[in-house]
Amino acid sequence: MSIRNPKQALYEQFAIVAKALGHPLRLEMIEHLAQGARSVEALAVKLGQPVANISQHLQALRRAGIVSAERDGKFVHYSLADASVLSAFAAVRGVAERHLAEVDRIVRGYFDARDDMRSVTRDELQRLMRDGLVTLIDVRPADEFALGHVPGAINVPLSEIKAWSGGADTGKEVVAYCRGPWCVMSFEAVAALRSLGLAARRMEDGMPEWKAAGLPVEMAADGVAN
Amino acid sequence: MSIRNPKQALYEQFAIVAKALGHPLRLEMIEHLAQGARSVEALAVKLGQPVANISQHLQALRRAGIVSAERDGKFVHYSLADASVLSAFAAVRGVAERHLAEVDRIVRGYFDARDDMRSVTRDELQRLMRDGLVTLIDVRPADEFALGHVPGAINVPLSEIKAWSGGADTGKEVVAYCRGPWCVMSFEAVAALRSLGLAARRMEDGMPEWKAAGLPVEMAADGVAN
DNA sequence: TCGTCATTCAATAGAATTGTTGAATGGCAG
DNA sequence: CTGCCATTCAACAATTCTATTGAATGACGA
Repeated sequence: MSIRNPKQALYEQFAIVAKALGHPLRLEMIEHLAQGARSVEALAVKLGQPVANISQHLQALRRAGIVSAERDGKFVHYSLADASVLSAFAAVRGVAERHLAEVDRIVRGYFDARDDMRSVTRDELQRLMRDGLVTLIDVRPADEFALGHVPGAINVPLSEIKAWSGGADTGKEVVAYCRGPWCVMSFEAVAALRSLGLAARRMEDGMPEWKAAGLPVEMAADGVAN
Repeated sequence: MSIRNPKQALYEQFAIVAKALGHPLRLEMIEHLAQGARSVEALAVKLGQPVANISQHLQALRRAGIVSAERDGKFVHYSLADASVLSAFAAVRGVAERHLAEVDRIVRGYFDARDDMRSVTRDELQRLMRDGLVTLIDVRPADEFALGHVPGAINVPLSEIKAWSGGADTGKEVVAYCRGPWCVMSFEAVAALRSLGLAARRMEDGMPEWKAAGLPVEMAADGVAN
């Protein structure tokens, strides 16, 4: 607890940030906040957690400088402090991908073989879209889609995949994306589409990465979802 | 604990990595391992910690895929798993720098005013070195210097700064670097040199960042320090 | 001013992490 | 085989983290 040694003091500060990232629920909260600002309750509903619990974790993230809060009437909207948070998340993910056999096992176990899941990069997607070779679907819930999506993408939430696929252009490959590189929804969407006989792949990244790369973002008429 | 939900399972894996980074001592261990491989005892001595404690933390880092171990006789040499660990560390540091007022306070409080400490970038240093305008000193202990240093740098451990400054070329500015961007030794070296009347600045990064950037590294004749 | 509602705080029990101690393991030298 | 040494493991108390509960805060609308 002695703060006399500046070296130690600095490491303690860095550790505060890392520790705040060191909880599954908080990571999930970050991924949701990366889609756009959210009130405490909205987040709680999304994650299926008690409000008090979410509030507490939000405080922890705030103390670590990971999220920032903005009061709006009786709501408090939380959002990521800035893009450096996303790169920290990505870097942590990178270490896990590279060195934790468990990550690989989970992916292989739940999402068919990895080879079949070869994903499309952002650059590749832009080329395919320009040439009109693919149908791009955003499988996130409608409210997240409204807050910003890849230009030209159609919003097809996971639950509507089957219904939508009936009217899909079978001549084009379908590319699906959602919240991030490991967001489960796009894996499931691709699996579902394939079982329905359509050619489908994931986009490697999700909306937050797309936005962070400075690529254009299309928004729904209405601005803010609660 | 239920591993049924793949989404949760993935977040848990990512959290393992972040949690492992969430301890000041482990961060310090990482910074030391970034200088080169070390045995358990060597690390323990460097950090002034009991061997068992270091061993335990090394296990934690190993479980998170952050360090890798290699047995050599009765020694076990630990080193960083790969460069992705350094970028994760850097990203966490970035969040802390940007958003934790405490970090700024520590730096200002202990290392004079920030403006006086304006540091030299790697690119700028290379230019200055090419033109012979600066004297570059590596203020790390000799064993770390031996494992790799910036070409042209002179090894002047912190304790020898004063003695060395006596014979220094007063016509050139001195640039000091050590283990990383916030490594305290180079701050102290610069402060000491200035109080002795020499012009001095820090290099922004340390040896690990220099190496990770793919820049040339000079090594001492002897290879491995224990 | 009063009630309502979103959010935060405080308090609790249960779980996980930390540092320390001393014993166990596994390779080396004689 | 035996003793030695680097490292790891096991077990403990102390601390910290977690989720839950219910009460407190602070802003809005009547």
